[in-house]
Amino acid sequence: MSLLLFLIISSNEDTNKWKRFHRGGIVRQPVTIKDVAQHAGCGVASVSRVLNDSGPSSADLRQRVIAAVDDLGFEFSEVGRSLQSSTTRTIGCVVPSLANPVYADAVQGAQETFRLAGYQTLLVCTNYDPEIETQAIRTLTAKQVDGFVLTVSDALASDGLKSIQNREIPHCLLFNMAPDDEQSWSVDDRSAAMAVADAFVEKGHRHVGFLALKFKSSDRARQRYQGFAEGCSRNGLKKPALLEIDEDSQNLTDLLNVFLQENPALTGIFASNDFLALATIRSARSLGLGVPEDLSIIGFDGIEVGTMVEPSLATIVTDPKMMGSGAARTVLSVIDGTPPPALPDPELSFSFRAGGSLAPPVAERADGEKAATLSPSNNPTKKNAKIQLERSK
Amino acid sequence: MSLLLFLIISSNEDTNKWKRFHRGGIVRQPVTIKDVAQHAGCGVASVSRVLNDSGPSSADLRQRVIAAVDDLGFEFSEVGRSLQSSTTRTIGCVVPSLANPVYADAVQGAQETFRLAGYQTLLVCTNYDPEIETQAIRTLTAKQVDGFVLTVSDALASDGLKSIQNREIPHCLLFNMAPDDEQSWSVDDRSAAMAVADAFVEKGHRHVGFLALKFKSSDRARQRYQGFAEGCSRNGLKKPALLEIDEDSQNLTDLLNVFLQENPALTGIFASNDFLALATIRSARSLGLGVPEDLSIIGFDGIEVGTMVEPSLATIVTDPKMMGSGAARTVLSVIDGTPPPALPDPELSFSFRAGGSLAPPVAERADGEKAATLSPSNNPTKKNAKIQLERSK
DNA sequence: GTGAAAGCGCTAACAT
DNA sequence: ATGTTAGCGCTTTCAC
Repeated sequence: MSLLLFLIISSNEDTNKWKRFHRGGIVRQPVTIKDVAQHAGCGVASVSRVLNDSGPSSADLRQRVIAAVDDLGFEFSEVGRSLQSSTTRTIGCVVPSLANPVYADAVQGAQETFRLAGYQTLLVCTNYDPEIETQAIRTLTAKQVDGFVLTVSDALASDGLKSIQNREIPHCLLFNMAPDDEQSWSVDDRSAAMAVADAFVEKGHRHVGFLALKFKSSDRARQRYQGFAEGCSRNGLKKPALLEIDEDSQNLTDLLNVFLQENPALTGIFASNDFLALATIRSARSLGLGVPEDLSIIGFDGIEVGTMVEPSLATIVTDPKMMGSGAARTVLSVIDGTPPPALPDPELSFSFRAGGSLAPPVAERADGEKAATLSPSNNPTKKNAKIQLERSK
Repeated sequence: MSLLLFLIISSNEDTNKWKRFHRGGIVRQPVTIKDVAQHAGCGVASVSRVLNDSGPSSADLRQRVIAAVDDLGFEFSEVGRSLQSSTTRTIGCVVPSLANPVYADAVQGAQETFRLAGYQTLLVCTNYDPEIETQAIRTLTAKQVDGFVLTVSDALASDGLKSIQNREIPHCLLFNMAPDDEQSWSVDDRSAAMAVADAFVEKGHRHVGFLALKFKSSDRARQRYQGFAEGCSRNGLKKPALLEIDEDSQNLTDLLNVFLQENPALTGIFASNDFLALATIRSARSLGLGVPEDLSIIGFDGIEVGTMVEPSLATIVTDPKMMGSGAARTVLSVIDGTPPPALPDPELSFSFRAGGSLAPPVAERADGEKAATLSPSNNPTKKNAKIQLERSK
């Protein structure tokens, strides 16, 4: 009898409310501004006014509202607010990958800047896939993000970017050279690549090559190649040999071997990023080539670990975190209608860092016959032999 | 006259609508379901039914709605939907930092899994700051995220985590050992650290130390120390010496120097992550110590670059991407009320990778006097001297 | 098969 | 100073 009574009583209001918030066996935060108003014995507008300090209110009212709030543990629903204000305080951030520390740092910089300004960051990694890129931008747009920071695969051809432009959503590119009147925070890839060419020439190299991963899907790599080629030509070198890799660099060693055979005069390689440069060093070694004696390597990005390896990696140093943060500030300025932050001088957006991986060529590199005929595994260099020993001990 | 007419006409409805969407000089997507309904000459409910395939509709109606939709370029507002459905299809993801590739990879894995399931990821990096952590969780909760994946600084004491538990929001920990009945994807830090102790012992080391960054704010580091200590004790070694670093490792060399002087018998160091291990190798070298001859180093995480350095880094290999993806799947299963994915066997959540940085101790390490009296800069080892030369050339 | 209307949580205009 | 109400974009009864 009493059980029945309980059921009747509890079913008139409470359970209805609860039920609505049950999903997957989970009960969600059910207390709304209306509950607070009721609890405080006032209208919802008063609660809003008190909590947002957006209008007059008596001390007494404030008291009651505050009390009700922490009585009930109330917190505003941003969803309700967003609908009302058509502002979400959320920014879409689209980058190719976080595996590359350049993007990871940039994202962290942007996220930090946005957070400080009261914005949250909605992150998408596209894996260099233009389709995912487009889809992500569509979804983020539907979520009504207030702005975008993005690295697109092709700034001139990106459908997603176009739709952002059409809708005139505040945005800023990152690591994409800006087409037309687009805003962008980016390394001046061409100038930097030219500096690499200069560095090679200064050491006395005459035959150099360019090595890129995802050449097709990365306009950065293409810009770098262009700049490198121009830098070479300026210095009277012929066009650099180009080796592009599509897949993950498992078979880099083999590809490199073929590449070096095809270009026997090569004494220096510019890799389009530091990871690739490091991998190239490793591959060169397992082909029996010394770095830098037989082959000099220059990377790009300036990731920290480049200073930890032996020999240290010669590279272009950039500041991805600053780039991310800058792009964020640009977006915020567009949103607020305030003047945009000054872009860093393109010429100062990078610097060359010398390193042990770059040295004068000892002589014309002996062509690849040695490396070609021997497979790395059963023909370790002396160094490798030592490691093998240590490992098997 | 015609101009006036134009003004009058355009001001009656359109401009009102436009105005509402102007912010910072920007006009936002104004077309709503109501516009579509009007354009198609039907009620909003019909539009909703057609587009969501959530009820009956005549072929004719469908036709008109579709036409209207791509006539107007309509897209649903997720905000409206969220308010109505109290579901946002958004997940909060909280990690300490993206500078550490372990988290970057994990985030990417989680984000990918969520994206495939139709969820977006709201990312926050806390910089290991518990206050930011708490604040972030509060904000994300207000944004009504449907779930959380998080690495907290202290799983037992995190206010943010508590509030998530109270509100019963679906969530899964990442890289935190699960307290009580919490779900968590994590490396078994203690077992892994014990394996490190075993590896040292196997090579004949008798005196080893533990090196950690942010020991206080990382329960991971503490777990690893605990396990390492236990592993040592099991093998009859005395408690490992502990060196904790708070700041960024600029002065690691000096700290290491002091540490080694205080523990002259030390022949091996277990660093709580690979970056730290790499930095330690560098510091040891600039103190004139050979790795592994004078000092063996073992890292933790198994980041790729550890295989690229010379000597390669002995370390515990983990699979952060899989961890992130697993945590994501766990959250999704809670949301959907489906059975959770099987956790990987804790014992198999890591593996030991041998490397050149670990070798038998040549002898009791000569104590620090050499290193102590000489500052690294003016007393480079031969190797360093060579680099210096190359750099200044 | 279709439309009108209520209501999700909130803010702002408008009463009082 | 404070309460009432309309409406943000959407889904979902509930009539017809």
